[in-house]
Amino acid sequence: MSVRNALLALLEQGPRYGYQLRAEFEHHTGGTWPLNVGQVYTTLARLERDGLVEGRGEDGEGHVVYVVTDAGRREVEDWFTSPVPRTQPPRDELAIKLALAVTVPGVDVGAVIQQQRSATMSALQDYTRLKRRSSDEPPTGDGSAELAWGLVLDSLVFSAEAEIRWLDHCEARLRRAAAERPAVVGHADATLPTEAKESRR
Amino acid sequence: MSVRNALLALLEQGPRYGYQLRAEFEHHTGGTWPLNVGQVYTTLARLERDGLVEGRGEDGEGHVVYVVTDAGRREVEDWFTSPVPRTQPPRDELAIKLALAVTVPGVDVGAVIQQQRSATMSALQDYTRLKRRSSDEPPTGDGSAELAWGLVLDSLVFSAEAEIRWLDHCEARLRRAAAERPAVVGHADATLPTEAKESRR
DNA sequence: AGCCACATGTAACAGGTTACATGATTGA
DNA sequence: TCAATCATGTAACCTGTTACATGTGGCT
Repeated sequence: MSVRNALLALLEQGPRYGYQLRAEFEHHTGGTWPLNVGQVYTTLARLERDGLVEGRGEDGEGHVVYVVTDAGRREVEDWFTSPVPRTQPPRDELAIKLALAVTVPGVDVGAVIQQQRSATMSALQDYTRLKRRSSDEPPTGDGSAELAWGLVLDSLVFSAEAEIRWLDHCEARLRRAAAERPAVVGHADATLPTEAKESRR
Repeated sequence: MSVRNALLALLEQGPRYGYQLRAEFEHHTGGTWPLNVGQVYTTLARLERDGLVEGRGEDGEGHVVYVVTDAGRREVEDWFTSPVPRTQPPRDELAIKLALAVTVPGVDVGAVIQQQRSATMSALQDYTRLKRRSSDEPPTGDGSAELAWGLVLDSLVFSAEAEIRWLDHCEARLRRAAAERPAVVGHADATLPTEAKESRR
């Protein structure tokens, strides 16, 4: 849904054509989430199918230009005036992974946590390096795109930090659990599954 | 990919059938991410297509039971021994939304932030309420499922807190930007787009 | 008899992603 | 001339999700 809404929002600023939309999207997000050109066109086709945009050929230079319809404008407004739903949060792969790692025997949970933390920390370094680099460049236009991509970068930093904090928290909790019920953590007698134990239900 | 890997990991503990897999998945994650039964079967079919599991009929009670293959075991190990990639982080809808909100004229960015913060804070309250409730229940089995879902819940809490912190940070940064370049924030002369200004490329 | 939970599926579709085909223009 | 970029698309595929059909067994 992100791409769809983003393209719609960009189109509300005025008529755009496909290639241009990709460039603007990546400019706003600083290339954080590269957007395949093909997806722009498929998404535009779906937006047109749903009556949210209209495609017009020729903008003077032969570009296939799209304009947003009234329904599309309503959609954008809905998007901006309603919060991103947290009622059913998107499945967090890392959380699922750890949740299963503590249950499946033969998995070294500590190692999973450590490797993830180091990966996330190196990502964090990349982010701060990018931040330093981007603060040097002079703004183009009114600078709102630079502001936008600065915020995106901050969001990545914040969530990476939260992930690291959570990993630390998991480690501590697992140590406590290991002290109380040593069977759960990866012991020598709990390696290699292959065999079912009990189905528990 | 989350569901696929999760089912595979569950199957490594021993043969399981579809309905059972859903129950275990939801038990581990405390119903945080409800899993449609149909998806279990489609996913199992795809896993079998890829040679990661094998379906055997009849486990004594007429259940269609699946077992993991060698290739499947390798896949699970790969999953647990490699970090969740942050090189291309999943598109964050909220970040994209704010990034566009600061650019598209006529959008009250402050309002977007406020509404999101209140939504996230109420989600946070739900989480803490769930935490209190779950700490009362006695553990079933070895308690690893309760541990797992406690960790999942913590992960939701951590990321929600990070989101709120980020929103505060955005507000502060926008205020600073408004002081320097008043044109960016929602002014009276910047309402209702309809017209293209410049394409900036 | 009616209802519910268990259990197995299928069909259709969504959005996202990649790979590919095609052509125009531009600059080395 | 050759390569790169701009530009528009299409086909195929992925996972995820919903809705639906179908049947069994147990409980009231």
